[in-house]
Amino acid sequence: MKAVLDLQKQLLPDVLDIIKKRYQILHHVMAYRVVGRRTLAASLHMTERVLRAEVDFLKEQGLLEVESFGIKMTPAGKKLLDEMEPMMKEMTGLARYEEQLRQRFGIGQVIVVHGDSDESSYVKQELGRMAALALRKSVQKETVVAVSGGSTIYEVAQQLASSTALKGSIFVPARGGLGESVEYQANTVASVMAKKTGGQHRMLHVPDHLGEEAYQTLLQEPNIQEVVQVIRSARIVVHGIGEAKVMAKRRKASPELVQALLEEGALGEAFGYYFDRNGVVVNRMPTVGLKLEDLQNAEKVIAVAGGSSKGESIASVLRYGCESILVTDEGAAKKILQD
Amino acid sequence: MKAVLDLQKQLLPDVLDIIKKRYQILHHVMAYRVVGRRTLAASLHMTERVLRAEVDFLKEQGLLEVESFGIKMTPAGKKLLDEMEPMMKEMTGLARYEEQLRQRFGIGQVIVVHGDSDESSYVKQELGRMAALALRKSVQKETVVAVSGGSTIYEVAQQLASSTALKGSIFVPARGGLGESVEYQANTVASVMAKKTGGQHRMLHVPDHLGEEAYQTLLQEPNIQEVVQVIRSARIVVHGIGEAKVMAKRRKASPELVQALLEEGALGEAFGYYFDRNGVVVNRMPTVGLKLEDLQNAEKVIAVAGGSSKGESIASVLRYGCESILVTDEGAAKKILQD
DNA sequence: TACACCGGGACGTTTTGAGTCCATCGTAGA
DNA sequence: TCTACGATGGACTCAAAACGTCCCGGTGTA
Repeated sequence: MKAVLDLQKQLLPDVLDIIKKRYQILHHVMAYRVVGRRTLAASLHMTERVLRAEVDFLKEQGLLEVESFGIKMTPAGKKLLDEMEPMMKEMTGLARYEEQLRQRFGIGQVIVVHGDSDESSYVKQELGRMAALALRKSVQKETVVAVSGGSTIYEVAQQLASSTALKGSIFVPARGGLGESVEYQANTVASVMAKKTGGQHRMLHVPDHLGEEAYQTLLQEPNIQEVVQVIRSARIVVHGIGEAKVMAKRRKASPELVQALLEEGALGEAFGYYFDRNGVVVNRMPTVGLKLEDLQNAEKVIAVAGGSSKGESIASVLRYGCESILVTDEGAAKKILQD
Repeated sequence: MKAVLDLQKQLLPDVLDIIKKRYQILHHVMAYRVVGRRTLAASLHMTERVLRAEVDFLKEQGLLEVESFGIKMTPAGKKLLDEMEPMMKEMTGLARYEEQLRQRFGIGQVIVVHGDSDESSYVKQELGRMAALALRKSVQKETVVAVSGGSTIYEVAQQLASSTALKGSIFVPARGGLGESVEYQANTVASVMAKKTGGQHRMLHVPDHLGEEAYQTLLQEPNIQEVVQVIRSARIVVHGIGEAKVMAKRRKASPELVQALLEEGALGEAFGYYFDRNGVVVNRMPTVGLKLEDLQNAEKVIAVAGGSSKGESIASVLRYGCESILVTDEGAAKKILQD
């Protein structure tokens, strides 16, 4: 059943919304037994007119009966309602996760896709696809988009396609070298995005593991400074979320640093900042680029991360509370919400 | 899967059409590999504009790619197409039956519902529901509707609901007493329909098994004549189809008559007329009301009958060739088409 | 008997959908 | 290298559907 619904959602995305709406109408009528049009409209938060159109339709379908004293169910309607229940559970399952996440962390929009990135690579693709869609909808003409690195965001880049609005965008890495492998570096991701969309991109070349002195010298470079300025003016930020321990090790942090991170309770990581379970920043990678306070000025901050193993990490970053849009998967959503 | 689709069809009837259309677009693009908008529109019998809207949508969904040299598939689109195939077979199965029946017998509209009336009484309800819908759509203000008897048409009456157009209608039995049980008599059906819709009805009281003399006397009765005149002016005729042998026996025909019918090759029966396998009328019940030639003047003739056991009978009546709309079920459709 | 609430009809406004035409761009072929 | 063709994408117009809103006649109930 899930397969059918997923396929349909691709070819007719609002099928779910319409069916849900009509199901709710039937459900309410069932609860009231007999109810007037206006009462029903108020209780469903609809205007009278649209409810009326829906009721007329359901009457045509023989599911509702409309008499002079009100609206009530037909036997066929009752039967349909019974048969729909398992399907609706299935259909609204993800919607419920989305709503709960939205409420708990105060995020503007949450998108949850089926499955678990830990278990199937297809889910990560889907994650990328939905994030790419969200990005496309967020972007306006000539927007600066700052992106982090990581395999998930790389997948977002892969799923991007050109669109009129995106063509004028400028893609930049959110922060300088964070010790990722080349393929998943923020620089690479930004350039792939620019290529896929027909937009522009700027690179930020900051080698890893630089001595303090060389580092300060580099910062004085005019073209570095210029790029950093562009980055910090980003109106849209797209970033992944990593597990603090995994990220620290991958970046070849010293054992002392890893130890320190763990003692500080670091759980999640996003563009070089480490967060603890309360969403407090406990550490950060020594590099240049987007600063945490710049997020306040950004129009939209889009987090993309999935997989049940990342649940706690995602939650820690969400608690910091700067996200506008979260794209995640069922596995992570379950994990996040069960604590 | 079938269950999900059936439920959806009740809450969103044109979901099938839209999905089919979009699937076809993908399919064509796949076949062409790369194709221009106009070429594609012509090949799909669409106007350029609507195709364009669809292509834009499919592009947004990441299923098609639009470049300056034409339209082509994305990997995601190919994948979707593969996964859709079994679903489309399922979805278009009934549609194919409908089309084949339409072609073979030259009927204006054919509706085939899932299942087999012989096996499940639910299918007969569904048959009634679809026929009621077709009737509602056919009727205009103050239409005379002539109906036959039988359990199927009785079900149609049960499924009717009031609508503005139907309120002005006049329901009449197509022909006088045909020896059905009271519940399923045409008179009863007409009165139920009138009650359900808020319309009017006229009765035609002609007792069964009347002697020739009494019969002729009855015909002279002014009010009988008046009702007959109304009947013969019917603009819409709704009738069932029976198996000749079964009907003859149910009506307590003499063994000689049954024998004669069989020898004449009677297969199907509709409102008192018996048809052989070539659609030729071989016999008729001795009563008054609608005559066969009146069907020519009727605007719409709606036949409702299902069940694989009735397949041959239905085919024999269809061959006579007076139907505008046929409502049947999967079981009967298969049987009819396999000969 | 009076009142409150019901469905249905009507009307003006707004939004969406569809038909048509044209500008621009890229590619292929001469 | 230039030209011509066919591609997309944008713009404009008109029609139709959707919607918000108000009112009317009827009906059940207090």
